[in-house]
Amino acid sequence: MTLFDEQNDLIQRIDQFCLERGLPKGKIEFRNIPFSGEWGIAAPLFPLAAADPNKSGPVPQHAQNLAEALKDYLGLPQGFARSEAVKGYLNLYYETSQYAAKVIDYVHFAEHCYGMASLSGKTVMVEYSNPNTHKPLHVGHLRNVILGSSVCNILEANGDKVIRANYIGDIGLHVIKWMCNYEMYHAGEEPPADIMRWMADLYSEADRRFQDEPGFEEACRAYFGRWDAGDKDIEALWLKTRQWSMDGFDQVYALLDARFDRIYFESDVEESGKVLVEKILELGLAEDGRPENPVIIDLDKLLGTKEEYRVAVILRSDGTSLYATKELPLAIMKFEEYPLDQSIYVIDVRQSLHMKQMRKVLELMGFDWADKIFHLAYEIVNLPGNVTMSSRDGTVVLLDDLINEATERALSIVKEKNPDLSLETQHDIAEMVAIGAIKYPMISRENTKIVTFDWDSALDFNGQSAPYIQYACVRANSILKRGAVTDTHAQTSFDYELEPAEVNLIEHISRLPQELAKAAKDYKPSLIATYAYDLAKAFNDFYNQCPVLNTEAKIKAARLALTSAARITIENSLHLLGIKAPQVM
RNA sequence: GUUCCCGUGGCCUAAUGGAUAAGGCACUGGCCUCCGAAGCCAGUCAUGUGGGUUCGAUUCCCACCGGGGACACCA
Repeated sequence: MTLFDEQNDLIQRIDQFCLERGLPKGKIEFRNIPFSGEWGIAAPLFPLAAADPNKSGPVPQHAQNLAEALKDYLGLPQGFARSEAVKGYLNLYYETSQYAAKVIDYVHFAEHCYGMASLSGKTVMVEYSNPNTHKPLHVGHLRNVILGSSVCNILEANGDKVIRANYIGDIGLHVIKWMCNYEMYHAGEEPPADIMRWMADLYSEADRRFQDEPGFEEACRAYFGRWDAGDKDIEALWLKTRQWSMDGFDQVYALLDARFDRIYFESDVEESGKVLVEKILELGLAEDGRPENPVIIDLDKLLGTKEEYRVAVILRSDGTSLYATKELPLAIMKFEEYPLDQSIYVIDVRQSLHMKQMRKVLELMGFDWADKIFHLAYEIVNLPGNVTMSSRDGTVVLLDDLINEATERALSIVKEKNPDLSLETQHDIAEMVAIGAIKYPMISRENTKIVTFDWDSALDFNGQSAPYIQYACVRANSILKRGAVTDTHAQTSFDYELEPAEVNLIEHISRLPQELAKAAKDYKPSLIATYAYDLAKAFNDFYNQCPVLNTEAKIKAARLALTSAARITIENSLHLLGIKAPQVM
């Protein structure tokens, strides 16, 4: 049971029409008719007119002629109330009541699966988040997590088997600094409930000492030497503190509704990376400049390109590993562990060249799956005045602070509007609203556009925002509670003249499957974000113009069903974005 | 120097090459004895410049202007 069967039938009959007239097939595609109120699909005849070997006169006029001929040829297809040929388009208007019932019944049949596609058989890994342990998360990390987890939701809903992967930076100078500071000034301390906050505070303390405090840098260096020599005490501390960090991340992931199936640690691939470098040298791809110079792969020289792939540095001159050293074995490990049809990396746009180099190196090494690697690049989050977030300059907004502030603000509104609810419920609702409000601006714009963070708009719960969409849900829910709807699986009958707002809402509801398919194809949660808002707006229009409870019985029944279908569809859309829909707010 | 991304009302954003370029914020004025005003209604204002492809360009191509990023031992 699907929604748009009649389009396939139509296309077949149109092909027949083309065949009979010696016209090329496949030039006709249907789209929604723009200005709603009346509801239907439209096909522009221009491509067919342009391709007609027998055309005479200008294309627009010929398109109009063809539209009229096609209209007569098709007659009035099943399920449509009327057809017209206008301005070179063939417009087919649905038999509204009949189609409305079909959509609404289908939504109730599918419920939380409405909009989702059947299994594709594809296995896709999405690597995202990729935080460094011992360091705080800031608003820049937020975009990655939200984009990544939303893409996962969308691909999964579209039928792919999705493996959510997280690559954790658990080694490096930042870890040494943190542990050295901990041993010198906080030995024996245990993290409190708010682990992230505590880890972050200690990190900035360590960072400050590293900059300002005489002797601390030297202490770190000595500490690093011990670490390098395999000091067991340091290793034990490292494992313990790393886990604290991971626990802190998990708290944030739980709040953001992000999860992972496979965790990779940087420390896991460091040694295999060095081994791999030797293999690349044996293959004759790399040049060994040690001890003076690093090990490099001169891709432009190998490929005969010019300033395109540049030079990839894969091992430091002192033999220690680099980013690229570890990325290569990790990429291989992924394909060894899973039968991947695609390996997606959600990483910011500044790493585009590195990703391009890595793909090419793997290809040169003979891995035929190299072309299955896809860099899902997104732009960074800036501060007003085009200020890049940098912990060194103190220009970061910590995720913790943002979530706390937003939740507090939402809580005061919830308390005002729902004074009778328990404190716990009020807090849960405030959290759903706050997290939604924070997430929405991060996914509602194109991946390639810079997000400028400012507190005012981040904490604005009005206008095009998650709370607006959630509010539509709450209103629908409120009506359904009062309407005492029990059997949503009953057949709906729209046996009356539908208001334009109703038609518009049903039209929006019917669009979720195609919106999801598009979002999955292009990895664009922003399409769903826009759609969810438009849908909520359509519901609000309906809400304002069409009384549900205070109207005659048959209209009431239909509108209750419509309200219920709208709620399901809004909830499903929000779910794709990782935003929760509260019952009340 | 090479290369990638961005340029739409005062600000932020939307629009598989298709019909009258769609919203939000801000501003002004209305709407709670009527399903929840985190809402609704009304009003002013826009595709950087110049070419090209096309029946048709915000969308594709070229050049330029403006902003940002990347380009050998950070990740």
